[in-house]
Amino acid sequence: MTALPADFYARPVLEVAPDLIGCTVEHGETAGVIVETEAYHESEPACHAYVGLTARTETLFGEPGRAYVYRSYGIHALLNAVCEPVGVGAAVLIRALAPLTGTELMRARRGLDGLAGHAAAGSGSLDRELCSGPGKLTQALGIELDENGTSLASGPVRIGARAGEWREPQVVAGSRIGISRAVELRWRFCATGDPNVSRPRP
DNA sequence: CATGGGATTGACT
DNA sequence: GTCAATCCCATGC
Repeated sequence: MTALPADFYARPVLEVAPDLIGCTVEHGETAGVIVETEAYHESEPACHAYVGLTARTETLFGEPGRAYVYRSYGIHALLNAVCEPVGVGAAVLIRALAPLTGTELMRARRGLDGLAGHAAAGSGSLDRELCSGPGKLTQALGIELDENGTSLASGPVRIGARAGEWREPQVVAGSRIGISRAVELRWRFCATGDPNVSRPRP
């Protein structure tokens, strides 16, 4: 896998977010293709960086091309790619993946291994429960809070360029999910028709 | 120092 | 459709 260089992320977050659709996320023995992202920028109130530089947002304002991982609702770890130059708080939330490798391990981490007995007809439909949400994919890949701030080019979590069938994905924009402010911005990007995109589908 | 609110998910009515 | 689980940290006293 060819990891994306830091300058890929040192651009406007609204360019990076759709460009990440079709790229590959890899962590240990598990990997998947990004099929859904959302952009966040310090200029709008849904972004954590809106409040300015704090202990929580330090990573967001730091070097582009690093992972911003935080805990949501006390339960889930959410994975973001930090964008734009140092000093600008912006990131792309990785919301869903198409599972690529290590699906057995993903099933085990997600607590779905017991259902594999449905096998023949069911394995394909089970796969779409593995990474079809921002909290689900970090659980499936085993990404934890201590990976906050690590490099997406050379760290434990790596993002690679588009390849093969994902060279020219069709991308559709929609409204971001699960936020209460700046809901009018259509800063959510999904691979058209992919079954791993979380609900509601645009 | 106490409080409240999430960039969610899964279970239940 | 509703609702609780559960932790980090920003904010306010």
